[in-house]
Amino acid sequence: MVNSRDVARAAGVSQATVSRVLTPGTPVSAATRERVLRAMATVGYQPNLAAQTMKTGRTRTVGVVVADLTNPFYPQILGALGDALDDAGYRMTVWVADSAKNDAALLAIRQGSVDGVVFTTVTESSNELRGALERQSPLVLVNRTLAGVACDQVGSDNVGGGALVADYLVRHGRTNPAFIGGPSDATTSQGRLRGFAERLAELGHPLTPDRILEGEYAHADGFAAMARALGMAGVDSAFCSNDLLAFGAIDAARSAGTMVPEEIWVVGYDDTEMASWKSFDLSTVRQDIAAMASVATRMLLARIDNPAAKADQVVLEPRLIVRGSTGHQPS
Amino acid sequence: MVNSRDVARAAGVSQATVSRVLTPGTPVSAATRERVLRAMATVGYQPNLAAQTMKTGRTRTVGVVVADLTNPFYPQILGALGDALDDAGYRMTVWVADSAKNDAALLAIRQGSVDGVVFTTVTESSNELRGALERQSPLVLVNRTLAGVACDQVGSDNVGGGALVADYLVRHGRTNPAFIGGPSDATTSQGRLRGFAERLAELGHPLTPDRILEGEYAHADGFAAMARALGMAGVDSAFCSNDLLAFGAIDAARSAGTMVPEEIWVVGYDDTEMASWKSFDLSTVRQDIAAMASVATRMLLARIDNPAAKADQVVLEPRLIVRGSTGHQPS
DNA sequence: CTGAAAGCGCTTACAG
DNA sequence: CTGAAAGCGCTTACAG
Repeated sequence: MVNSRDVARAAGVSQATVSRVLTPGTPVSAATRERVLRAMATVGYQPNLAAQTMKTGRTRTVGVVVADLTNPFYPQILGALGDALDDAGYRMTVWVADSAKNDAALLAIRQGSVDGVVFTTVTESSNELRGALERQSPLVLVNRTLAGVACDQVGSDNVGGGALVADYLVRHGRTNPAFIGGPSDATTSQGRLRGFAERLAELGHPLTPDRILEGEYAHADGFAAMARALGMAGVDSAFCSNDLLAFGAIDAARSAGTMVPEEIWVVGYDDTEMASWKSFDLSTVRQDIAAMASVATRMLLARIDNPAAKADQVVLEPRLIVRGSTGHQPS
Repeated sequence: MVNSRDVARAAGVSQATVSRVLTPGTPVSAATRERVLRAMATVGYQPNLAAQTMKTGRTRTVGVVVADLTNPFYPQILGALGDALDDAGYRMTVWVADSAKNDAALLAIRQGSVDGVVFTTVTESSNELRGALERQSPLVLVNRTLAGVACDQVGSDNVGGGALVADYLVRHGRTNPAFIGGPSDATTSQGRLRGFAERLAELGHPLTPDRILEGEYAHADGFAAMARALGMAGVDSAFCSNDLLAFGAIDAARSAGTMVPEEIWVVGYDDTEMASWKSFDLSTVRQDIAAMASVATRMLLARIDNPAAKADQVVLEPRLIVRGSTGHQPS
């Protein structure tokens, strides 16, 4: 591998001068710069990142932990984060989570292999997380957030989003909905359920416990839950706490010969790209995934520059998108 | 940040001894090891990766370039690669490709920020790729492969897969298929088309050029292509060169009120998880994604250890999976 | 088995 | 503006 000393020799300057040419804000004469750049090109020089990292303490790499990539929400947020980080000149190290990966990412900060981490999938405040925050490790929580934890976070108003759906269903006479939720430890699913149930109660149509169907955030769970819901008397609609569950729910209705939306309405959450596919044509609560990613990236890079700053929390407003799974009825 | 010198001080040994405790195969007395490990734990030591990288020349990080994450094939292969790399103790840096990212990954090898790269999405032999191969940069091509390029590759027999579909359709009297393909520069789509067309010709039902419909690898393109195919007289089936196109094609048929499979059969390629969802119930050619990922990982790690070894090429055999989109007719 | 020392390839005060 | 030198935190011959 060719190093800065080789370039220096080729250009007839000191190794330090080669380094200066690459460091903005250091003084180099135009003639020298020219000579060095030419030498770099002819010998095919690329600065060694590990060496730069040792001196500067910065890797210009950020870690991202995503859950299950079969949920289309995660590929989308991953793509958006990748774009935002790329624009900022950062690389992205990805952990595809089976639970244990959050800690692997935290460890990577301590090893200095990433400058900070974006978590999309935190379910609770672990000891490791608390320790990392005490150490002022740069990290930000996206999507799943943790109330009362002093940490940069960007989420959406899940409670408000759930309430939106309750309002909408009741306004259209769908007063007997089921809730099809994800894991009860997912803060997203919790919030959506709470907003939904509270608003239903306010509107005089409380959600009875038997109509709360929780499982994992997977297609099969949405399918199974809907199959059960269809067996309950009078259920006229289903609010699913993410799109993936809703796809499963629609599939279950279709398998059972139950018409969507004529016999049952289905509403999802996320507005992933697939929601607008004709096969699903899913009414859903939109989260602005690109905005989440760019806000998170901005937060994290700011925190890397200033680890002691006060934690910032951003809540994005969700919006109901009406499609065929609720008969295109205006919101 | 606490370093090995701090640990040495706490344990009353030299810094070199601390390092030896972490390096398998170096001699340390049990007592010393014990003392050092305890000191590490109390001071909370984690070895600095950049420093290790400088000495060893290894980052224990591998780059992966994926295309468009809205194609469910890529999240799946990314997840499988992540698992395989994790098992091998490697981190994974991801580039989500818009074309330019292949070169970014190649550059990362030269900068020493990754030990090697997995490309899932190469379309042709670029100058950069050729240069990287001359430099013996460790890289492996997965999924899209390049005939005649001396480079580790793992693909599937796309020509054979296309032929499988031709055999199957003709055997069931579907002798007038359309081909709905991805970008003509994708080696996957090329191979599948070639195998399909050649076998159709052999069977006496040549594929006329007007029934070859190519676009990008996106849902919307599958949709548009199927819409056109439905306007052609006598088309009784569609072979889509990946599942995503097939989902779009099924959606288009559904929108047009054309029954799948009664009026038109649809076959995809990949066997992504979604293919088995009830909404699609898609007959498709299975690629063993997990096998591709683990073979690719094994190849890449071997190449990192021995950059001068002869290039290896693995071709996995595809298999037709029959589902409802072809009426569950046995293959 | 253990320590002292060199060196990986950079960045950045410190002189001049 | 430029060079000589120190040092980031490790690994690994080289002695003992």
